[in-house]
Amino acid sequence: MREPTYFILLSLLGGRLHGYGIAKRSEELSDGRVRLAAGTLYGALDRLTEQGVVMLDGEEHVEGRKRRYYAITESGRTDVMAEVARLEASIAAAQTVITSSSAVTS
Amino acid sequence: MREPTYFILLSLLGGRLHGYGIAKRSEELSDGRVRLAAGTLYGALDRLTEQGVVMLDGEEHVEGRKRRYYAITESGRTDVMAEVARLEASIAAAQTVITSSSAVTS
DNA sequence: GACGATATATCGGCAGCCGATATATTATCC
DNA sequence: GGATAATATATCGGCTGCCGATATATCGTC
Repeated sequence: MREPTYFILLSLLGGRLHGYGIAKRSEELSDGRVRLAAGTLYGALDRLTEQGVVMLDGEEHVEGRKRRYYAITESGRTDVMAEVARLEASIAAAQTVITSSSAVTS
Repeated sequence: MREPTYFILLSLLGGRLHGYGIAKRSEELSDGRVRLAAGTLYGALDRLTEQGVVMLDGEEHVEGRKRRYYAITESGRTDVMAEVARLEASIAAAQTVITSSSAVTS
């Protein structure tokens, strides 16, 4: 799973959001690092919907603007959790290498 | 940075290795999860060499088989460390969401 | 009227990974 | 002797996913 997708799912863990809301939430969660490009965001939402990772959860019109809400599915929850575990394993691998190599190298 | 690239650099943090050795080391570091496909491995090594992230560090012939050794550069070290920090930030973001949403949702 | 924020949609290009295929040597098993 | 697996590298085509650009539309601010 790539970072943009990861933050989209992470954003939805807190409850349903519309596309633009997801982008804002992702930026917030990443301290401004992850800024989802439009093509990335809407492309990902279509893809993830088709995969059953997220689902469309209502459309609204607020102040003349259309909003499409999305919610994460159970399958999606499982996926993010697996991804978190993978990230943790990746960090653990780094710690293994760094501790042992710094002892040898220096 | 994608996972295969990450594990290639991680493998080299412990010292120079040849391509196949990198693949074995990555598998080891990831408890068997990351198994670098040949196309990924040698493609990445060429790319990373061109980018100055790794460098060719000698060729040997051991028991009739050619071995091309690679070493990580300072630039490469900086990159992996930045990547570790990014992974940590991603996990921190997940923790933020999970703790607050589980308090709200339940 | 111009600009920025809100909001979605689409398209073309690019990077990186993957599977398949190829080649060559050595060791093991039948 | 022949098949298979491990060691070791190389290349190619296809796919996925991201990104920048472009487009459209509304609202508020300057």
